[in-house]
Amino acid sequence: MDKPQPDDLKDAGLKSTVPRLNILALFKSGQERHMSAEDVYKQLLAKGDDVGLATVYRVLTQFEQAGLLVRHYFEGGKSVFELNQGKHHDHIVCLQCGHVEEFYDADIESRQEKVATERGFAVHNHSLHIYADCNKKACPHKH
Amino acid sequence: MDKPQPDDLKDAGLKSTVPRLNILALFKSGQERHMSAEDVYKQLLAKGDDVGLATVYRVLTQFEQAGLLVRHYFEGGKSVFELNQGKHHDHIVCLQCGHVEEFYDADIESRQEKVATERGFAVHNHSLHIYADCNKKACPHKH
DNA sequence: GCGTAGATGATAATAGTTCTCATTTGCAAC
DNA sequence: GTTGCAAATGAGAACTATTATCATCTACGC
Ligand SMILES: [Mn+2]
Ligand SMILES: [Mn+2]
Ligand SMILES: [Zn+2]
Ligand SMILES: [Zn+2]
Repeated sequence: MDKPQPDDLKDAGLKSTVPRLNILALFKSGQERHMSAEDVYKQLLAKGDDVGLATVYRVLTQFEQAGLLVRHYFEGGKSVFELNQGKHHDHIVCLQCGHVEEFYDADIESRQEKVATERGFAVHNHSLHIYADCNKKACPHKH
Repeated sequence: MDKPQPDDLKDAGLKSTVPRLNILALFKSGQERHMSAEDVYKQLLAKGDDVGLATVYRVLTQFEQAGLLVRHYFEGGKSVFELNQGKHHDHIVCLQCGHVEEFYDADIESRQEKVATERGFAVHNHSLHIYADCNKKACPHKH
C-alpha cells in the first residue's frame, strides 16, 4: 500500500538507507502491529531482506527517538515496538495467546494526570498494561 | 520490629532456612520498599549476611509465587519486588531520582475492569506505571 | 565519478537472570 | 543426640536481550 519513501526518513532527520526503509516498510505493511527486535529481524530475513540484528536494534531505537515508532515494555523482558500513529493508547495482553488489543479511555487518562499532579509530579509518560485471558473456548484470537 | 519467624515461611509452604529468613527480614525492615534482586543481594552482603546471588533470585521468585512478595516490571529491564501487603496499588516513578510513590485510585481500577470485560477479557492482573519528574528545584526525594 | 561522514553487520561485550551440580542444611525418625 | 535424606544453597556456567566495537560499505553533496 503506502511503501515508505526516502523522504519519510529524511523528514524524520534520518539518512535514507536500505535497512531503514525495509524496517519501516515492515511496520507499515501492517502484518503485525506489535513486534520485538527479534520479530523484526526474523520477518525481514524470511522476506529475503538481508539485514544484521545489530542494525535492527539500532534502527528501532533511532525510529523511537525520531518519533516514528513507540516502544513498550510488556512483561517478558523484551521490548516491543509499534508504528507511532499519533494517538496514545494502552494495551490488553492475552496471557494465553499473546494477542494484544488496544484501547483508550479518556477517564483513565485524566485521572492518572490528576493523581500525579496532586502529588507534585510532572508526567512524562505512562504505561497501562492489562494482562488477561481472552479465551471463551479456545483462544479466538489467532496469533 | 517484627523479625520473621520460621512459621512465616512454613505458613507460606516454604521450608525455613537462613537465607530465606534473611531476605524476608530485609523486606520487613522497611529500609527500602522496592528492591531488585541486585539490591537485595548487596544489602544482605553489606549487613554481613553471607548469601549467593542465585539464591536471592530463587528465593525472590519463590516468595512471589507464595504470595509474600509482589514483582513489578518497571522500565529499565530489572524486576523490582516489594512486600505483599494485600492492598493492590500502582506506581509513579520519578525519572530523575528513581523515587517510587504508590497510589490507588478506585475509579481507574473499575474503569480498567470495565474496559477489559467489555472486550471479553478476564483480567488476571495489570500494571499502571506513571513516569514523571518530581523535581521542583532539586529532586526533593532522597534516593 | 569522488570523498567522506555516516551506516552497516559480524562479533565481542554487558546486564539481568536462570541453570547445573557438588556440597550443605533443615528436620524428622530413630 | 545421632543419622538419613530430600530439599536448599552457592559458585560458576549458560542463556537471553541488548549494546559496543570496529573494519567495511554506502548514500549523497560536490
Ligand atoms: Mn499498541
Ligand atoms: Mn509498591
Ligand atoms: Zn488469547
Ligand atoms: Zn525525583
